[in-house]
Amino acid sequence: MTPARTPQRWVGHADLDAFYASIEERDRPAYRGRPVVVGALPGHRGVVAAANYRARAFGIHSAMPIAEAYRRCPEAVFLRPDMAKYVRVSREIFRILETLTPVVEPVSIDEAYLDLTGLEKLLGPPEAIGRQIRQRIREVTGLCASVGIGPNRLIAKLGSEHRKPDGLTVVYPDQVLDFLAPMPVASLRGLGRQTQRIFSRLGIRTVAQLRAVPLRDLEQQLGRKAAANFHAQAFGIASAEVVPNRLRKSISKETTFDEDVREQTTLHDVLRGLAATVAATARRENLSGSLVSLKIRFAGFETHTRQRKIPFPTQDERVILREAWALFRHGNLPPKPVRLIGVGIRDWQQPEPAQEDLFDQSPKRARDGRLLETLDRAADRFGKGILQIGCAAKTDKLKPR
DNA sequence: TCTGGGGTCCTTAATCTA
DNA sequence: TCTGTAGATTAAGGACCC
Repeated sequence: MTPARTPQRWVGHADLDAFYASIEERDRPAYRGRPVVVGALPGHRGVVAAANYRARAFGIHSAMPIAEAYRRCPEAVFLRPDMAKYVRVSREIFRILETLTPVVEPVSIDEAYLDLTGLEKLLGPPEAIGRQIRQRIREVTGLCASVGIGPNRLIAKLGSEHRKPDGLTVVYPDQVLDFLAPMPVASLRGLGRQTQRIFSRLGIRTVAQLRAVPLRDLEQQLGRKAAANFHAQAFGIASAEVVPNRLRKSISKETTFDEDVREQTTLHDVLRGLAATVAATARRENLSGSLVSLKIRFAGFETHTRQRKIPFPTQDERVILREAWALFRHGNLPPKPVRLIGVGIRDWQQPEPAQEDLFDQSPKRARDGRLLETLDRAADRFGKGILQIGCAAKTDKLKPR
C-alpha cells in the first residue's frame, strides 16, 4: 500500500510597505520624495505610527516618540492618521487577495496570511503567485507590498520581511533551516526586549546559535512554554493554519491626555465618551461582554488595570460606564494625576435580556455568573417568551440583538 | 527620547468549588 | 461537619505585535 501523501502546504504573507505614509504620499503629490511621518503632531504626546523610507533614512521608525522624530528631521511632513481612508484602501486590498484565494486571514489593517495550498495548478509556482499578488495590489491601489511564501506562517512572515520594501521571497521546505540560520534571534515571533536580554546574556545572537542550545537549558531560562516555542521556531517549525474570520476577543478604547488630569468630573466625562465608543462598536458587531476592564496610567508611566465580571453581558454604554467608574473609585488606585484612561469589554456571551431586573441577581449568582442556569430559572418563572431565550442561549442559536 | 492605541497571549496569585 | 486538596475561575500585570 502506498502511504498517503499530504500535499505541500504553502502559506503566503502579504505586508504593505509603510502603509499610512505611502497612502499619503500617493494622494498628495507635493509630499512625494519628502520624508513623511504619520502619527502624533510635534508638540503633542504620541509616537510615530508610520514613516516612509525617506524618513527612515533619518533613523525614524514606528513607535518612536514624536519629539524624537521631530528632532531627527524637523523638515519632514508630519500628519495625523486618516483612519477612515486607510480602512477604505485596506478593504480594496483584501478584496484583491480574496480573488486569489478564499482563505485570507487579516492580521492588521495592512497585513494578511493567505493559504496558497493547491493553487499551483491554477496560478503557477509560488514565485508566480507572489508576483501576481504584488502586481494586482500595485495596479489597483498604486501601493507596494512585500510578499513572503513558505511552508508555514513563520517562514511566510519572515519571508515578507526579508526583502523590504517591494520584495518577494519564496522559501522551499528544504531551504528553511539555511534561511533561518543567520537571522538574529530577534526576528523570531514573540521575541521582544525582555527575552532578547536573556538571550544576549547567554551569548545567543543568531537562530543557528539558538538551535545549538539544548531545550532543557532554554526551559531553565524561559520556562517550559516559551522555551518550546522558540526552540520550535529555530527549527522552522510553526503552524500552517490560516484562519479567516477570526472572532475578536475584546473591544477597548483609551486616550492619553496632553496634560495629566486630576479632576474627577473630567475623568468621568472622558470615560463616558470612551464607554459610548466601546458600546457602539459592540452593538455594530453584535457582541456583548461580561467583563468590563479599566486601564489607568499615571505620571511616570505607572499603569494599572482593574476588571470586573458582571452578571449579564452588555453592550450598553451606561452599564460599561457605571462599572468602569466603580473600578476607578473602588479599585484601590493611588490618588495621582492621570495620564491615560481607557475602558474595554470582553468575554462574549449572549446579549443582556431586556428584562434584566426580572433575573436573580443575588451576590452568589453574580459571582459565579452561570448565565444559562439563570436563564433556565427565569424561564421557569416567567413563561414561554423567556423560555425561548433560555433554550436558544443554551444551543448558541440566539441571534444577538 | 520619553514613550499612542488597539489588540493577543501568557504567567502568577488569590479565591472559589467540588 | 470539618479539613485538605486539586482544579477551575478570576484578577492583575507583563510582554509582545502592528
